[in-house]
Amino acid sequence: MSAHGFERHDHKRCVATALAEAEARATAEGLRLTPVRRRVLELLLEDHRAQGAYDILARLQAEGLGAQPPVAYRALDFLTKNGFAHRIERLNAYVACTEGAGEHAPMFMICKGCERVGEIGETAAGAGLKAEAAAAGFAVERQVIEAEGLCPDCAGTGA
Amino acid sequence: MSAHGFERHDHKRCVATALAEAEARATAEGLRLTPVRRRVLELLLEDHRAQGAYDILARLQAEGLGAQPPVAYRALDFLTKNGFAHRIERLNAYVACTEGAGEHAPMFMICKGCERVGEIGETAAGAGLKAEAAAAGFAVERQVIEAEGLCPDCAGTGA
DNA sequence: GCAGGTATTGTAATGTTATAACATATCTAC
DNA sequence: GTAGATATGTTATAACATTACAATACCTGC
Ligand SMILES: [Zn+2]
Ligand SMILES: [Zn+2]
Ligand SMILES: [Zn+2]
Ligand SMILES: [Zn+2]
Repeated sequence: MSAHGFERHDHKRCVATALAEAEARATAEGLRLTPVRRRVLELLLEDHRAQGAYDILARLQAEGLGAQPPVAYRALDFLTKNGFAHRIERLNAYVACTEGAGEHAPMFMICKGCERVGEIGETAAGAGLKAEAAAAGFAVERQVIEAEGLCPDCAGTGA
Repeated sequence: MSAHGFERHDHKRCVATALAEAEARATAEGLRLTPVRRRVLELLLEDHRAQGAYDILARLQAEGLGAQPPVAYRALDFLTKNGFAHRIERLNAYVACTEGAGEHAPMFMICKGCERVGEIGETAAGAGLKAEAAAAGFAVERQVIEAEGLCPDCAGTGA
C-alpha cells in the first residue's frame, strides 16, 4: 500500500512501524538514536503535518529535554541526514519520513487545507528532474520536489 | 537557444531583452512597473545568481529607493506574482525569470560552485509531478522543483 | 578501570529571513 | 476634483537559523 499519508489509515500502527524501523536501522547502521532524537522523531510522527523547528523546540522545553534552538536543529539535522525525516523547503518545516528505506529522493504534496504533507518515495517527477539536469550537463546532488495545493479530502469539500 | 543560464551568452542582450519584454508585458496587462519594482528587476537581472531580499534591500538603501524590508519584499512579491522573477525556496532567495512568457512552472538548477541558478521553462519533472499528484487525487496550485549540485562549468573543474 | 579521543548536549549570543500594522502618498476612474 | 484602489514609508516584531564555546557522555584501547 503506497501510503502517501492522505488516505485513512491506522495511524497508531503507522507510528509504531516507523519507530520500530528507525530503531532497527539505527542499530544496524551504528546510528545513535538518543533520547532527544528519538523524542523529536516521535513528535514528528504524531501526525502527517510539518512542524517547524521552534514548534519542536517548544515541546522539548515543556518536557525538559532542551531549551535552546540548537537542540532542536541538531536533532532535526540528524533525522534528516539519516532519512528518518525530511525538510519541507516551502514551509521551513519538517515531517517524519513515511517511506522507511534509507536513501531516497521523494516528492511531497503539501495541503493548504489541512496542512498535512504526503510523501511519495520515487516519482516520475524525480526521474524527469534527473533527465533534464543530465541534458543540461548539471550534476544533481540534492533535489527538492514539492507540490502545494489541496489533498483529496480538502479538495472535495471545496475548501 | 534554450537558455538555462549556464551557457556562455551575451548577457547585456539577455538583460536588455528581459527588461524590454517586462516593460511590454506590463503595459499590455496593465501592471505597474514602478521605479522600485523596475530597479529590483534590474538588480536581479545583473547576473544569474539568486539574491536574498536583504541583499536587494541593501542595494535599494544605497540608492535611496527604500529603507525597510517591506519595500524589498513588496517589490519581490510583485515580480514573482507576475512571473518576472522566481523565488528559489532552497535558498530563500530570488532570481529574474529567463523564460519570458507569463504563467509557467519551471524547474531550477542551483550551482553550489558559482551560485548561478539555471531555469528550465517546462519540464518532464513538472509533467511527472502533475501526473503523480493527479494519481493521488491531489490538486496542485503551485509547485517547487529545484535541483542543487554543480553546473557544467563547475562540475568540469572538479569544484 | 582509566586515559584520551569522539560524539553529543547545554547555553548564550547573534544572525538572517519575513510579516503585521498603520500612516501617507500616488494613481485611475468617474 | 473627488473617491476608491493601489503603492510606498516606517516602526516594530515575529519566525527561522547559526556561531561559538563549555560541559558532559560515550566509546575504545590499554
Ligand atoms: Zn500515519
Ligand atoms: Zn488537506
Ligand atoms: Zn544572461
Ligand atoms: Zn557553477
